[in-house]
Amino acid sequence: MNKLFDFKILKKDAKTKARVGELRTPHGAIDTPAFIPCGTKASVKSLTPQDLNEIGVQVVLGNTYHLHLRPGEKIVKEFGGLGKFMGWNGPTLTDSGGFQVFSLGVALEQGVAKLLQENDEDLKQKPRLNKITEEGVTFQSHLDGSSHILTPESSISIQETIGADLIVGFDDLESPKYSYAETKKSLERTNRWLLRSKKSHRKSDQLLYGVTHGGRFKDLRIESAKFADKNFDAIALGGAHSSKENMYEVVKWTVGNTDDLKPKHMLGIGEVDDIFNIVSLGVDTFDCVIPTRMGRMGFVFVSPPEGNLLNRFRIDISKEIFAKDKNPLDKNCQCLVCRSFTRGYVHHLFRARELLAYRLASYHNVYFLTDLMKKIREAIIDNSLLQLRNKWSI
RNA sequence: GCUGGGUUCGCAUAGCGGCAAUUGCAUCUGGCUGUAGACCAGAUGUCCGAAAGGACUUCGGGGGUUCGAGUCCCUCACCCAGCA
Repeated sequence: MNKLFDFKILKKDAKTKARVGELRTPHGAIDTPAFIPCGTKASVKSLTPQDLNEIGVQVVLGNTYHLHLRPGEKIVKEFGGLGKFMGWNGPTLTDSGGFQVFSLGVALEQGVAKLLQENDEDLKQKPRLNKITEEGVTFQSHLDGSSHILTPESSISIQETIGADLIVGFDDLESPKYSYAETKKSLERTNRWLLRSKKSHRKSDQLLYGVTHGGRFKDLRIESAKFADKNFDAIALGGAHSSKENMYEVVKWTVGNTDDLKPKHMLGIGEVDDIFNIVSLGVDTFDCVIPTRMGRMGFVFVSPPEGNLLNRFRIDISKEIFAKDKNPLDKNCQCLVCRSFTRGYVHHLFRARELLAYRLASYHNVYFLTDLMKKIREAIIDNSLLQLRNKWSI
């Protein structure tokens, strides 16, 4: 890791592999474990940077594929890079477009998400919008149908132009339904692409994460972890899983085969139980669309005892039962929304499709996860992580 | 009073002899983990069934024509428009 970046572990939990750390970047330091909200198109949907500051967000994620299509990385650069463009002073992270290799490809084709759910009926299968070759991936733009090629080299070049502090190597995300042979083939392609990503990465003010893959298979996951550890200063855990249990095992295999001192990022995971489990296994940062997407769909997070594993710590505020509810969204939450508005009001906003509905729910949900991370950091320092985790394990 | 138009499942609509009946909204139920997502899928006359499916009752009221009527005819009620 060059001198513009530094990752320090400040405190290790006594009973788990959780740690409190500090990841220093050119745009400021990040206290870890941290939650990173997704601002795919240079906007954390419905929230301003001022909101994010109020909430305590430390770092924001943007997306290479989306920003390349619109407005184009050159425009972002003209405004001074992703942070300046969106009016955000803190650190930023861009995903490589690797997820869109999956979400606009095999995910459509097979009607799957990256985490297979038990008793899950498959989604509707649709034609894929991209085509994968050894060179890279040709996308048919979901905006206008035009054709765009993303390769490891172009993904890195675009990310360098966008100018986030933390960037990710270009990867091929496997389907959770792939056989062992298919998964192995995909992992090998990812590894070749990661080496090409590394080779083309020139800028020293960006920290490049290597991504681990290997689906649900132990030996592939270990191979992937060792490969990423050998070639990169920072590790992003990616890929598909057959279940939550499998995902936690995968994290264990991966963390166990990478350098403890390197920062570890969990790509695209953010349910409460996942965060507790994966922090406890030694992962430092998480990004996820859940708080903003769920927020827009009318789900707001609630803490124990109302929130629990069964309801996945959320209620559907648009349901009739909340129409006359004068409580805040979450009784234990100190966010601006919970201090100012009732459930009944937010319920009304969703029924009326008022724009404020999406904003209030997103604000609360991002606050909820950001605050949970803060509590987790404090608990690790106090040696009380297990007690905190037990409170959230009902 | 005359002439014309209309009355369909909460609201709004389609339907022009084979219909438990179109579509939109609304409502309900599911789903969403590196954002093709302010979205998507299903349900919404009643009853039986896990389902396939079956039974019953429906298109303002009444009557008629027809194997068969939301659809055609007569009549009544109400609404709208134009003319008195």
